[in-house]
Amino acid sequence: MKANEKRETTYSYKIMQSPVGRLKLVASERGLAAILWENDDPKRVRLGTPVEDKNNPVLLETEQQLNDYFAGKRKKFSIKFDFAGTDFQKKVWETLAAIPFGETPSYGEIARRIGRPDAARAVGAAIGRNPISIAVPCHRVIGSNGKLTGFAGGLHTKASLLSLESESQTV
Amino acid sequence: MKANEKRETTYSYKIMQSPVGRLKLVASERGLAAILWENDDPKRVRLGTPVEDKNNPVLLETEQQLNDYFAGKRKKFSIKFDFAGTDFQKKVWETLAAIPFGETPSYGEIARRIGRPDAARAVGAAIGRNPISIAVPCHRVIGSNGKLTGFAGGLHTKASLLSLESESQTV
DNA sequence: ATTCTCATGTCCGAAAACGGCCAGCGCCAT
DNA sequence: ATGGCGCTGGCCGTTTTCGGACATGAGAAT
Repeated sequence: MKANEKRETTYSYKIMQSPVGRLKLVASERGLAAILWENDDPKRVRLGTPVEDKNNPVLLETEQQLNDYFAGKRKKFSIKFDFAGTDFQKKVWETLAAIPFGETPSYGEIARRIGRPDAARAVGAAIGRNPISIAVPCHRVIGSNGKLTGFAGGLHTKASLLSLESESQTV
Repeated sequence: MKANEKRETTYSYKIMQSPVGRLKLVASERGLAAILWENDDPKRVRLGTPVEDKNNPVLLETEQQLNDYFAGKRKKFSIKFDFAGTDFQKKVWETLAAIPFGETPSYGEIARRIGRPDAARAVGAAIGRNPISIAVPCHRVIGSNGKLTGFAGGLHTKASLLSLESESQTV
């Protein structure tokens, strides 16, 4: 047990069903902290031990927006995020959040946008730690060669989300 | 900047004069957190960046008891402590707090008291991190050979405190 | 007496490992 | 010539690992 390992924030969570599997929504007092797959790698995102709370307003709102998104009725999320990470990670995640629906930049492109043009690889690592899947659209980032390289929910899910978005867009 | 390095507790502090130099008293909402020398090694005890508050009741009470102590009118402190450390460290510090005025056990003796008879050295390290000097009497712990080995405020201060206590006792 | 060897919990700094990368090259089949 | 494929080397932040250093002391060997 290390001295610095505590994080006094208390987190609430709520499980929801979705077309891409059961999702775990997590919120702090400051906003939405995570959207995870239930069997997500536990050390990809660490938020202590959240307490179940099915009526948390932030979580309810998030659930609603996700449902709209999957129904093709929403292209942009408007929720307050509470990112817990290093400065670099936060910058990457905020840049992710600004990627418009339908756009699919590369990791290197994100690196350029945050002013660290050579940090493509580090960006990849940071994106791999993005706590808020879907709403912070890390699935829109692909390799510079156009290949889908990795995703917490599995590559088929990444493809599925992108497919959903490209269909909605042509409509 | 590491991700886990935050500690949400807010600390107040107050500076006071004493016969052994200027002291910095620090308190949380839960009690007294530290008594430090002003030029204490900053990485010996880390409590973020406390905010000055000269009227904090815990700090005022602490200051009063310290004044009484230096005047020879107090042999035991009664303040609620808020220890921030590992389980091992807390156990050591609580054991320190129970050492009666005038007694000078060895590091090994403390080790025995906490049930880890072979951890004398680890006890030394933990005592070196005792955040609450004087009131938690780490100065009373000496080498098994009777030598004074180390002290945050300097060895001469350690000697000075012990001298004060031995005089008061014989009176 | 002096010197050595352990046993012990925690922290710090350095070094290495580890990724959701990517541009530059050769190769080989169109 | 073109395009696809794979290897290579370098890039970068974070995490993990590891080796010491400590406010020690009992015991054995010298």
